[in-house]
Amino acid sequence: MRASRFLIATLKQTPSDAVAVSHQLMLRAGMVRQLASGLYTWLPLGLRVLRKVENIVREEMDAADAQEVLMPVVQPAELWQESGRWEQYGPELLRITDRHENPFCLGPTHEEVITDLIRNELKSYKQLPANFYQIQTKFRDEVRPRFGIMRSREFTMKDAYSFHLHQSCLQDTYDRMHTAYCNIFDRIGLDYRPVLADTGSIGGSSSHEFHVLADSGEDDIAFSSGSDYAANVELAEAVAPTGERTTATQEMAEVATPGQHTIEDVSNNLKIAKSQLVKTLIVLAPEDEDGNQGLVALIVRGDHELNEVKAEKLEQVASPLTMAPAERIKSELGCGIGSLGPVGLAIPTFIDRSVAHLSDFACGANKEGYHLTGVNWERDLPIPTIADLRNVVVGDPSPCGEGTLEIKRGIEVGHIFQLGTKYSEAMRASVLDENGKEQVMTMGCYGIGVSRVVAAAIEQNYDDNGIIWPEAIAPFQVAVIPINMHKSDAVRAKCEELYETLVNRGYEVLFMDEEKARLGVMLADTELMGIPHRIVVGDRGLESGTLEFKSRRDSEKQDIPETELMSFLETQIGV
RNA sequence: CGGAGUGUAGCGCAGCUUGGUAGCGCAUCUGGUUUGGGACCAGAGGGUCGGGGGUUCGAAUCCCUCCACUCCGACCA
Repeated sequence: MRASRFLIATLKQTPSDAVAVSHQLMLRAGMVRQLASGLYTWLPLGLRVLRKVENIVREEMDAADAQEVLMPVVQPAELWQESGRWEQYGPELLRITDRHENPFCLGPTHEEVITDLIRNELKSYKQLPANFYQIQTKFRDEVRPRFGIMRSREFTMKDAYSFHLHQSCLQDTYDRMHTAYCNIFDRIGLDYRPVLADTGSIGGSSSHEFHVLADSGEDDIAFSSGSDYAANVELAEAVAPTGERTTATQEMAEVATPGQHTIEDVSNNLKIAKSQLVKTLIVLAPEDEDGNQGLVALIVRGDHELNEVKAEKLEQVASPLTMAPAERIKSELGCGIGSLGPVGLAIPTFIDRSVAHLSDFACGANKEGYHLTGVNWERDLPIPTIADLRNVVVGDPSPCGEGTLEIKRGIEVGHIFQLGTKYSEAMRASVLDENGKEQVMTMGCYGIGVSRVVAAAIEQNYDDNGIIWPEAIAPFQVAVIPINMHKSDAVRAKCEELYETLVNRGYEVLFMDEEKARLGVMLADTELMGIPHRIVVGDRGLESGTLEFKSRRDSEKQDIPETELMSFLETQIGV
């Protein structure tokens, strides 16, 4: 590609409304432009990258025996009513009406459409398993689009749906998809981790998210230092402390703690470590037959945080998790939130495993302005129900039994999970089995945020000068940069020859052929755009028969004899 | 949806307090001089000052209202 024929839309200044690195660099490099909140146009440069990601995804999906289809973005409400999601889905589902006043929506996902298709097309168990995928635009009317391409409203996703007669068959396909996803992210060249994820309300036996590691990620991922174990912090199990609880040495005593309502205050004033304090959180129970919600106490150690996902899974706790209003706590428990504790608390109570292991601990006295010290389970109060309630922290033992946990930030770029029969049952998607009996199929579903992968790749690979593309998804492999081409016929001739040779050899080349373009500008632009390799052609080098080569990741440039250039490039780039 | 903020040339911004007919840098175009890391000189084009309404002789500026966008939070496969 000649730069004179290609839209190079680089910006020197960073647009003021871009915060995320990938957003800034995608705008500055001329990859995308914003049309409206959460809506982006892909410019030629950006589209080349997007297509590369798509192609890798497509090749690996095909290799895993998935079949490509393409479903409409606009979907009839009817199907969503059939699955029950027309009511379940909130305003994130953009609903529209056509000229005949018929309701439709813009598809945020395609379970309904694929299930409708498959129930009509598949009739026999002999056609199973089957796995269909598409690379298609999705629309989710996000409450708050942000970080540019990372969380936009319209985005490109690869979604696949598999159909099976038995769980074991689903598991096989699930495992194949897991492998395919690893192949995809390996090929793209990202530092990623498959992590155990929350299966959410859909249920199913297992679910993995694929996270690209980057400080700007929105999720916390816990890893074991001793094995491959990785899990979303939402899900990572906080294992019970080992060993016996130490025996009590203190008598329970009430101490005045006027005005001290936080763990911080109480710890400082009583000179007690936060890990010897407990915090008592009051949440709402699920509604009873009369629609009333009781109170439930959840207790974690002072240095720990409540894990909301774990708490919601308790059947005695309302989902979504709702903290009890301060007035109710005051009137029903007799004190403010800063003075609560488990001793004499007359509501259902759950304590974290690490709390159960404490002895001689301190807590609120359920009396305004007082705390208790030297509290011990079974002596001063019966031990409540023990549960895993907290977020894991760095240094916790890994649930896999080996090593300790580290925590890093991740960007979710893929998610695979086993749907079971949620859709196939609601929409009656079945086939005949060996006995001629109708069987509802069980389903799996597998997504990759294709456009998000592009942004995530940047979040993980950039420097002060711009993007540093992984080789496999770079918009171009090599930039050819002439110096004073308009003045030097030798430079012009060499560049033209080089360009032609490289293209013929199958390289993707960006030839910076703009007349009179300044060297500094061309170098800065190609660096900003993240082109992995560049060859600078100048009279000086040509006189000694060399060309200057530099890779985007290298700090040093090197002069390569013209005659050796092609073999040199093969070792550097391949092709 | 709660809180905060911003809308003035393609991008980044000043002007607004104290009303007087719109400016700076970058980018663009023309000419010239330059050219091994984002050049210089001279000139030019480009604006319903987010929209509507009001106050006023006069509104980018003051008032009302609507809209868009961004940030923090809540929410989210």
